[in-house]
Amino acid sequence: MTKKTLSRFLTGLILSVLAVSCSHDELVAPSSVLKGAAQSADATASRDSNLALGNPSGAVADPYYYWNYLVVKPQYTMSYHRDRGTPNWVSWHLSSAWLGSTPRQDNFAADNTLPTGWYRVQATSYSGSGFDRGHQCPSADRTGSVADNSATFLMSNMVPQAPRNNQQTWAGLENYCRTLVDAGNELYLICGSYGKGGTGSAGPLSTLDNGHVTVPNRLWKVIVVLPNGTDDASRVTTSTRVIAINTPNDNSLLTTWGSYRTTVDAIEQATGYDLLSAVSASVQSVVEARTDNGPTQ
DNA sequence: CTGCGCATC
DNA sequence: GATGCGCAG
Repeated sequence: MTKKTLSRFLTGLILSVLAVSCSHDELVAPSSVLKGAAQSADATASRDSNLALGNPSGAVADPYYYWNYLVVKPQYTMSYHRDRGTPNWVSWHLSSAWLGSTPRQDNFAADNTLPTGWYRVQATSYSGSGFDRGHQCPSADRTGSVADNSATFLMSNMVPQAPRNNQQTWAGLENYCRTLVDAGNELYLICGSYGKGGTGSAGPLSTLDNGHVTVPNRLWKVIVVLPNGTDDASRVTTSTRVIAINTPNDNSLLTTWGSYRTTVDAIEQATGYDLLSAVSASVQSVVEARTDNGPTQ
């Protein structure tokens, strides 16, 4: 390892640690204010850290790490891959505190906050490909303001997703998640994609937009369900419901999301990530090995 | 930007 | 019928 790469590595390590430790200040500070207000009102939902359960890939906010670049927005946190033109994963918090009456903005747009010189995937980049612009953090999870909803329409929050996978299977799961919120829960969600090549409505494809965007082979999602409360990973126990699904990016997908349930361990093995790393190891070992068998609607 | 299709609740 | 996922012109 050269001196330069060593220094890059150390910088990355430090930034990575900062990204996790600082996220508390950056992301929770404003929510603490909201939480204080909410608690005096009804002691229920608040807006918590979008990265409360950990940074799965040790993503770093340094453009040097173009394959694992940390993007922090008020609405979600992600690891972005410059050369795939998609996020590796997106992490966000969902509670009723994020939900309001803002309608879908439908303002798909390039994410101009990406580093200078990087290719920015355009709103029209997926046109004619047979793949949807599939939200990672869904539009309907961020309806508190026009700014919140618009953030979900940035192309950095999209992956090429087979229409049936997106509009039926995933939409069904997203709807179910919001019913959990309506029932008094808050959710910590992380979803992502990996592999190359999917089958959309126009047949198989491995890249689009002249190779600027990789079509992922599989899409996964992990959902941690907690009753409304304070922002603290220690609330996750061995009895906490954790839903993990892993779906092929294929238009022949079944519409029922429940049949794609798997373990967090299996997703970690497939991706190399460390999910729910902020949860104690003893709890992780239990909840990550378990396949959810709860209700699906 | 408007209009449209499709699936779900 | 309303909502939510998109698309094309």
